[in-house]
Amino acid sequence: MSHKRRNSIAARRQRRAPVFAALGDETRLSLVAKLCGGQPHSISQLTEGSKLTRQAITKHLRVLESVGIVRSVRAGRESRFEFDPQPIEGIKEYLDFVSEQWDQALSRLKSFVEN
Amino acid sequence: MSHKRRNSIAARRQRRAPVFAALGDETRLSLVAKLCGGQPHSISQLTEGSKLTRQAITKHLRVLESVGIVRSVRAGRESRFEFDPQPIEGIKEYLDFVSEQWDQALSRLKSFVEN
DNA sequence: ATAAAGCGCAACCACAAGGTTGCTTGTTGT
DNA sequence: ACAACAAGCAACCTTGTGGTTGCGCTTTAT
Repeated sequence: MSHKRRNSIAARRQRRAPVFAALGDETRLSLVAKLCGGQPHSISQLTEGSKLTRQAITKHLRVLESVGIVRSVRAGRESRFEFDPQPIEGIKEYLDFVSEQWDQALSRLKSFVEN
Repeated sequence: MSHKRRNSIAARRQRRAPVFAALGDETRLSLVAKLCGGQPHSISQLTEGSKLTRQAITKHLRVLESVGIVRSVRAGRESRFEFDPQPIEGIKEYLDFVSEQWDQALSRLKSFVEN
C-alpha cells in the first residue's frame, strides 16, 4: 500500500470547491441557516416560506446533501433533513489558511519597509 | 432618510452567496491560493502552470474580481491582479454565525438530556 | 376504504458557466 | 521601425444549473 498520502493541497481544493459551490446560492444559504439551528425539518416545512416549488427545494437539498452539509433521514412518509457541521468546518480551515498567508505577506511587507 | 437599515439577514445572504459561488471552483481556488501570498501576478503568470488557456483564466479572474476577492491594476502592457481579503472575511463571519447556532443547539440538547 | 399529505422520478425548458478559437489593440524590447 | 508579448473582445459550443409541470407511490388521517 504505497501512495497512502493523497492529501496534497490540490486534492484538498478538489474536495472543498464543491462545498463552496453548494453554499454559493441564496436559497441554499437560507436552508443552511434554518437547519443549523439544530431542529430537523421536512421538505414541506422547508418549502413553506419560499416562493419556490417543493421540487426546487428538494433539488437544493440534494446539492447540500451531496457535499455532506446536510443529511436526510426518512421518517414515515416524510424525510427530515438535519445539519452536519463537518464540511463547513473544513472550508473554514481553508479560509483560515488563506487569511494566514495574507497576514504573513503583510508582516513581511511591514518588516521590509521598516528596514 | 428612513430605511437606513437595509442589513437584514436575508440581505446579507444576498451579498455573500456570490462570494461563496466565486470560490466554488477548483481553478479559482487555486488562483486565490496563489494571490493571497501577497505578490500580484499578471494574467500570463497565472496562466503558466495551468492547462487552461489565458482567456479561461481571465474569465475566472473576472469572476473573482466581480465579488471583490481580487482587484486588477493595469501596469503597462500587463494587468496585475492582487488579493483583497475583505469579502473572505465577510463569509467567515457568516460561517462563524452558522457554527455558533449549531453549538448553541448542541448545548441546548445537552442540558435537556441532563434534566 | 378512501382522501389527502409527503415525496420521488422524469421530462422538459431557459439561461448561465466554463471553455475554446480567432482577431484586434496596445506596449515593450531590440 | 518592427517583432514579440500581454491583454481585450467577440463569437461560438457544450454542459450544468435552477426551475417548472405532471404523474405515481407510499404513508397517514378520517
